[in-house]
Amino acid sequence: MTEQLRKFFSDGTTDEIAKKLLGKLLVYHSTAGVMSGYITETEAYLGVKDTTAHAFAGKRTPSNEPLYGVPGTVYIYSIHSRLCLDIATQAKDIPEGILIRGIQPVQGIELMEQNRAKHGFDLTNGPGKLMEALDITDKQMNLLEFGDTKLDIDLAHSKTPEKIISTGRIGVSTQGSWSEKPYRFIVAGNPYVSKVTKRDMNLTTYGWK
DNA sequence: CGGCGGATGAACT
DNA sequence: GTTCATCCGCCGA
Repeated sequence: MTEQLRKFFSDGTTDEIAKKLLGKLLVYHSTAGVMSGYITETEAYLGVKDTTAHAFAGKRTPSNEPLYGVPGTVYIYSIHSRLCLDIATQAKDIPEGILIRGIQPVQGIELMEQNRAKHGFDLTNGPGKLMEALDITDKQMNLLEFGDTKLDIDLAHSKTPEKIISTGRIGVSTQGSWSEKPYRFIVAGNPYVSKVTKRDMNLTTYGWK
């Protein structure tokens, strides 16, 4: 991984990094071709003190080991028979991370439509959905770093959100105050975001400047 | 178009 | 056996 990327994933707090990640280009070099999309929705998980995080209270197992890796480590995990994509943030052994929950397709849209057998905003407006669209079906890239595997974050080709909205995180246990903390970040008006209503979509600008 | 419940499988206890 | 950082389709308005 480049020095610039490593710095990106360790400068500032994890919730700040999650916000900065909106609009950056996620790139996947699959054997079938290149697919990419602008990141539209993220969630920050703040490690050992965060009751909703996989590494809460220092929990460490083979599955969540990538969270303990260097900034920019790929963390793929399965949940309800789906896969989700995380990026480890902060220095090695600090188990914080960011879940990528939505992307707006840029390259390889036809490939994604084949992989998902869906089209339109349903293609990539959820963490499990975007993994199916990219056709990532196993955890082989775990512990590798963005830029050193088929996955990359392109900081140069990015868009700037007009407005960022923060909400509570989706699908986490409703017990405890951490579930209500505003650590989910979305590009306001972008249609490739989970649980967004048609009324809230801005189909002219998609929420970018 | 929003709310709700069932499917589903890996990982941990 | 239980627990999920999910998705989809059905149903009612």
